[in-house]
Amino acid sequence: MGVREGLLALLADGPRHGYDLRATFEARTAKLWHLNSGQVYTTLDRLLRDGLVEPADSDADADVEDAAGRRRRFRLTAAGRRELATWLDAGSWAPEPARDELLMKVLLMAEDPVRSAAVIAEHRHTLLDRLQRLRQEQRHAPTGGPLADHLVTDALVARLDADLHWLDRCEQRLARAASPDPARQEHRQ
Amino acid sequence: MGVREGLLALLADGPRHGYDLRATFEARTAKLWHLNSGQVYTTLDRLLRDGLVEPADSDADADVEDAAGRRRRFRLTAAGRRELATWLDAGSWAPEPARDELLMKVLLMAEDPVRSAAVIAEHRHTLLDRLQRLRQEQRHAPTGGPLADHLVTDALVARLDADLHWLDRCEQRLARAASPDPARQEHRQ
DNA sequence: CGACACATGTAACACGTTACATGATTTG
DNA sequence: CAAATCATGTAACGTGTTACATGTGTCG
Repeated sequence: MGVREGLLALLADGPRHGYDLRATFEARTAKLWHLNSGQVYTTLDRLLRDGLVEPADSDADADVEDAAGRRRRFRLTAAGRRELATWLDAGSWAPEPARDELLMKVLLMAEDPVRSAAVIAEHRHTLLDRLQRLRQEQRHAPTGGPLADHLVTDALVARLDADLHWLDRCEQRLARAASPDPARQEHRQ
Repeated sequence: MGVREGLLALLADGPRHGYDLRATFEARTAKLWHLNSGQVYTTLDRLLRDGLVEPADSDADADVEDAAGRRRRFRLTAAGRRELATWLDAGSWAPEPARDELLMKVLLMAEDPVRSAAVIAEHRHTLLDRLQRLRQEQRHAPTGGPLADHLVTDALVARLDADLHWLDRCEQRLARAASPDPARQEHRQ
């Protein structure tokens, strides 16, 4: 995904202007994704160029006239709404969890037992560390806090947990690959 | 990460040329990441520009002279080696599992109960589907197959599993947020 | 007034991606 | 020879990211 999709998603609630979009974006994502203000406007330009949004000139609302300042508000077009819907569904057939850092590191180092073992050990250590800290947060966080925070924490915990389990499996697989079978241990290039 | 880091990682094993790098890259990553040939060379240029690699003019090896063709081989520089090491360690303090598609979709739609519920349902369905297919692959795959394939499958299964559990928690949280407490159900903006 | 939040924007650069062009070498 | 494979490259486009510039309205 990208800023593009993010802005489309926010605009689904109704017309907004750039400054507002930025603030809302960071609030919704619990600041996991830091948006530079400039990027909002360049992205809005691109969306405008592609006909996914259109300027929402103060229509029905009367009070907007005065207080408007220099705000440029945008709304989704039909095409934009379609694009958003497509994206929301897309996870369905998306075949690419590829760019995962940890996976790539281990894969790329898989031929080198020393380095791969180091990567695994390193990451297990720090992932465990983070997991513990997150679990503490999870316990001490106010139940009534921002929903986004809870969702993010949950997601991170789930991911960390999965990654740690995967690291264990990796170690097994790599160890078995290094000495595949006591039987045919001979010819190795 | 990027192609940049990927190439650095492969070059750690010794000098290689572009065509070779591309093939090795796809082999190591079990084709999860499809590399266009052109990209290899542009990226190599950038690495060269940044002093992370240098041309490996056929040195000691004698046989290279004849068979060389037009191959341009590269090797890591000291700086390149440092960069690689840094990247391999980096997961340690990397604070950004941010760009996760699923997480972002749910977060961005969190205010809209209907849409968020739809996203969750949709994804649960398709993730479950993929998980089953992967588990089948996992069972029927030859034990002696390419290591990369096993590692990738493991990773995907772990991730899918984690995501599914997370979706369950999401649903709970969102439901609770929609009707927070039978007691104070009054003022809602 | 001066500081601060609000609000919009531009320029420059890096990177990923695709499509296409160009030769050399091998092999049927 | 013709076709496939090996091997390198360029051009164009979209996008992400940062740094910086600019102006307005408000409030102590």
